Amino acid sequence: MAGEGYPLEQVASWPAADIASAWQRELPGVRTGSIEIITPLWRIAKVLADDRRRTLTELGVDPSTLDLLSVIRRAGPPYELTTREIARRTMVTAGAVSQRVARAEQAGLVERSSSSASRRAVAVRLTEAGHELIEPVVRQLLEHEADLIDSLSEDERATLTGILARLERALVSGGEGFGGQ
Amino acid sequence: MAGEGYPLEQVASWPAADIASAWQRELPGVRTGSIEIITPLWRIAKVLADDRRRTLTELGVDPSTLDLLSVIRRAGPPYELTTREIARRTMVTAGAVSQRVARAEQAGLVERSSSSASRRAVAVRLTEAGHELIEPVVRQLLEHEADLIDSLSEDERATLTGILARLERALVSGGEGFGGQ
DNA sequence: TCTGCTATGTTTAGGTCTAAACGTTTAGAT
DNA sequence: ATCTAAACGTTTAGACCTAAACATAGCAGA
Repeated sequence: MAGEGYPLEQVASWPAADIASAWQRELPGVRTGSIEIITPLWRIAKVLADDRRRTLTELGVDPSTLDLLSVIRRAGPPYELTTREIARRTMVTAGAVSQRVARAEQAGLVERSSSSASRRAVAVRLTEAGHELIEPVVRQLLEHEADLIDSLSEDERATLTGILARLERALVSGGEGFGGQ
Repeated sequence: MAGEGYPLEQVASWPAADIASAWQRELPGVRTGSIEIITPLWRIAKVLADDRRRTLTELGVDPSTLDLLSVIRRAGPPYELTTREIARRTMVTAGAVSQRVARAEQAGLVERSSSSASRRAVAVRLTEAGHELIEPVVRQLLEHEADLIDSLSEDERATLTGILARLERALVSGGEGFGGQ
């Protein structure tokens, strides 16, 4: 089922190169090189995000909840993280984390308890149901997304991985990923 | 001023490679290669989007409005596009376009008129104020974003441009960019 | 001990998006 | 001609996020 793949229905696009040369013509002398990187990067990010939303809908989760559960699960035993730490690692505001945790708690996937470290901190911990939900979802999601980027060759994937890592390091001092599975 | 650059304040990150190997350990045999592409890609997209929002705030526009104005401007004379066409090219729903146009119309940047082509279609056209706003904004934005990706070498930029274009074509049948300047 | 100051989590207000419902216009079929 | 289906734009309901205000808890220094 993960291998089936959606149509990824999208519409006719202008190549980013055309946009760049159009602006080059309108605003002579301006450096338009960023367009051919940033534009496709955003388009790809959006297409992948839309696809993930559809895939997760079929699996009965939403992207924000997956993001929350997986960052806790990835942290390893005892599978709990403070609100602040989750905010840092997922790159969303603490307020958003608070809301996400409230939703997931409502669904019985996580529990809040006072952290052992400090009293003002709140530990968010996976429940049994949370553990049982996330593993198969992540497995299927990873298989599906591996299929999606299979269109690139092995060499291209390796090159892309390297350049993206370099660009990310250059752009951010740090920055823990959101949606990092 | 475009060269100054923000701190791009971000927090400590786990490399995507670590996330991949963590899941590889938890779910042996699953293909985790997509993580090292999709995760940094989303992180970079978010950092760039946040940065653009800040830059545009200083210039007195918001990203959605820039997106709207620039897609019309790029279309060339007579600088008008139907709602549907804008939705296709910017990859947002027709409802969102309707709302964007309403805001921009309120600000005097665009005008609505019935399209010459068909009566049910609505043509959105740049006003004088819209024209005067967008040119300097795009110029400064492009200079700023060119600085941002300057950390990559000339070769890396060219390679990245090529692979991203290939990946985009593979993922979407078409798909006109949003935020495409 | 008291007094700021910082860190943490929550709540709220405001904004934008998507998805769906709706009414209208156009094109095609019979 | 009329009917049906599709396309278009708008509106609305619901979801989620950010930014800011808020309340509490710890910390550092006199």
